[in-house]
Amino acid sequence: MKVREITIYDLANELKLSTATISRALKDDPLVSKKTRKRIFELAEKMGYRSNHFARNLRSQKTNTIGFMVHELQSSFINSVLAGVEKIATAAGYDLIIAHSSESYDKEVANANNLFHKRVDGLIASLSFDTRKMDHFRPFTEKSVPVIFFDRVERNSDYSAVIIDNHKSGYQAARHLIEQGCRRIAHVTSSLVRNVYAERFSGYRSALEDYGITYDESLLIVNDLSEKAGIVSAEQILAMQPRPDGIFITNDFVAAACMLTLKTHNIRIPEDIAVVGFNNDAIGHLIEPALTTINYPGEEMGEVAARTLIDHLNGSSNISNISTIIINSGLIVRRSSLKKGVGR
Amino acid sequence: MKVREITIYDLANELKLSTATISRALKDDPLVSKKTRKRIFELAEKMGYRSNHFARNLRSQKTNTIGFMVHELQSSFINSVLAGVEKIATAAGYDLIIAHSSESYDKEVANANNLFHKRVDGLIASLSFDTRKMDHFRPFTEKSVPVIFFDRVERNSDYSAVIIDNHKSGYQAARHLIEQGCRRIAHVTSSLVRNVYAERFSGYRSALEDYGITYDESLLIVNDLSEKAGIVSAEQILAMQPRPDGIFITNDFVAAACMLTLKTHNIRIPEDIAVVGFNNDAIGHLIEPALTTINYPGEEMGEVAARTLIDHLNGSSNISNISTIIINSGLIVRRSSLKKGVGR
DNA sequence: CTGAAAGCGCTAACAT
DNA sequence: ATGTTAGCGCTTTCAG
Repeated sequence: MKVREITIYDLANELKLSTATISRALKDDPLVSKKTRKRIFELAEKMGYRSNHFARNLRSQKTNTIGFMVHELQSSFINSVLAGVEKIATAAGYDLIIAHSSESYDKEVANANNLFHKRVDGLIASLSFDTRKMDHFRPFTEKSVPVIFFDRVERNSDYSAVIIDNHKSGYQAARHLIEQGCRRIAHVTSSLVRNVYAERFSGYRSALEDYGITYDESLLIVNDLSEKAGIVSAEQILAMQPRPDGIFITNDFVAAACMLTLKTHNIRIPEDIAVVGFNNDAIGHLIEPALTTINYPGEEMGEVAARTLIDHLNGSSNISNISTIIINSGLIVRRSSLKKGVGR
Repeated sequence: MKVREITIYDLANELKLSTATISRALKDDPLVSKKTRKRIFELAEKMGYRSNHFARNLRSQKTNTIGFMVHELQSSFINSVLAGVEKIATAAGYDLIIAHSSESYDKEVANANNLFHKRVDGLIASLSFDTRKMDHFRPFTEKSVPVIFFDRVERNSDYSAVIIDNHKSGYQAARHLIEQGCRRIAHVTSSLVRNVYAERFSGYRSALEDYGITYDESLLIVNDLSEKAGIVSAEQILAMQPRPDGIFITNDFVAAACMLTLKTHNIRIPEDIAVVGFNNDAIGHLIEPALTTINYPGEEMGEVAARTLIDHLNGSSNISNISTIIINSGLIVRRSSLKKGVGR
């Protein structure tokens, strides 16, 4: 059924050359004369030659593959990171194997093992909600397979990471609300075990403290990042006595669901309750009022992570010198938080 | 730097067995006695053996890889398809190589070549906007590599396809608007070269015809699927004389942007203009009014496409018997279109 | 049930 | 500038 593939032997025979020359020419090795190279390429094209990656990889012990391991694929943030990674990786001739854990630690471990067995040359990963142990990444380090984390990382580890300053971002979000006159600021977030949420939370607390507002634990809502979470949070907030006058939600999508629920209960945003989200998802400026948020440049993060990893694989830099790369983030003010002044 | 890998030779030496036996045992070949197999597995585990996929693939001429080729990755529809494909593929032990063309025909051709050279065992693809020629898929068919299309397909080809009934969906959308009392229904869509948009358009026209409404070409707006397209379309619609009383937009995201723009111009939705979108993106019920739309079950489509492909690769079914699989879709009525009656 | 041995297609040292 | 040659690690006949 399948037609036999053309190999470099066929090309060599046809041109009365050795396979070595063919192999070199195909890699643009300057050792081969321009003329022979041209002949080889022409014949390869004519005969429909396609190189065998498996033979090549088997020989060269490189897979030219990067693993991309995340907690969720259906997230606009993760997708922009993926787009960035894919762009850089493809340009550099690397394939991607994508694995997602659906926020399950066990699946994350299984995925890590799988990618390890598939011998990815490097790994780009973001941890699931409650990953604490990092043992499943040990095999990589033991075999000197570089690993770089982004977004959700384990701060007390030796792995390289690409992140934003979550503490600062949380601080900015809360400070902005305070400056708008909010005094009872609820915080809707996810598992505080995870660095990103923990740090945004601590930024929020720092801001409160700096402005002389006592932290009130009853204003903290921890949930997952589903649409339902947004709705439930809104209901919880509506039930609070006295009612908050501001909310800092660590996810735009959740914020959108939350806002909608509040509005159906006749809460005016931002007049009654001001809202700040996180991520700068497209949804933020399609809802009303437009959502103030923290810009979280996923695509850039992906590009930086991929570039760093590939530079390491090339040998043009060494990842073990790099602890953390912090990408710029920042507050984007829109109408959902503007109790004072005007905005779009 | 890298530690040498354990191979089946190491296992064979250690256990005084041949590599053949090791190889068989590792594949659960019943020819190997339970006892030897157990010893082999234990040692493999103990020594940290991991199989070399390249050697295996080189030998067995199978890559266990499926190509996934799409026009865009940053789309919630495509992502749900991907999620479905990934689920099935992973479960069946296949890797995915993902390539996207950013709606460029040239890039699509390049990606097809690349995936072909990487020797994917099969291909799942959705075409870019203006792909007409299908020559870049010929190499696959020539080598009997199965290809299955979804969503954007070329109807006049022999390739298998997983789609929804776009004509019917377009008809339903338009009919619903008509039933709500709309008489001037604008249609915002994308390149009519592409089957999906062409068929939704023809469905829209059929509905108009069936209800005795003359088709008015000036109500047709063709654009890309960007946020900007939504805004521009809204402006065009506002400029129309007389103004439309309904819009059928073939994409929820574009619809959201369009609605927002209309609203800033004090158009009431649905009272002044009723709106129906397409895709059932999450954004649809987070905006106000909630968007009536066509449910387009991406995840299921991905699952069906992947399963069909893998069944073919297994030999448990033959893809060349399958022309088209049509997945159920249907109208979801929300408030954006309800001129009469009540909805959420 | 197990073993011997050939070879998948390519690369890279070494040789010329 | 080109050729020779020895494997990379595995699977799979064929032979016991």
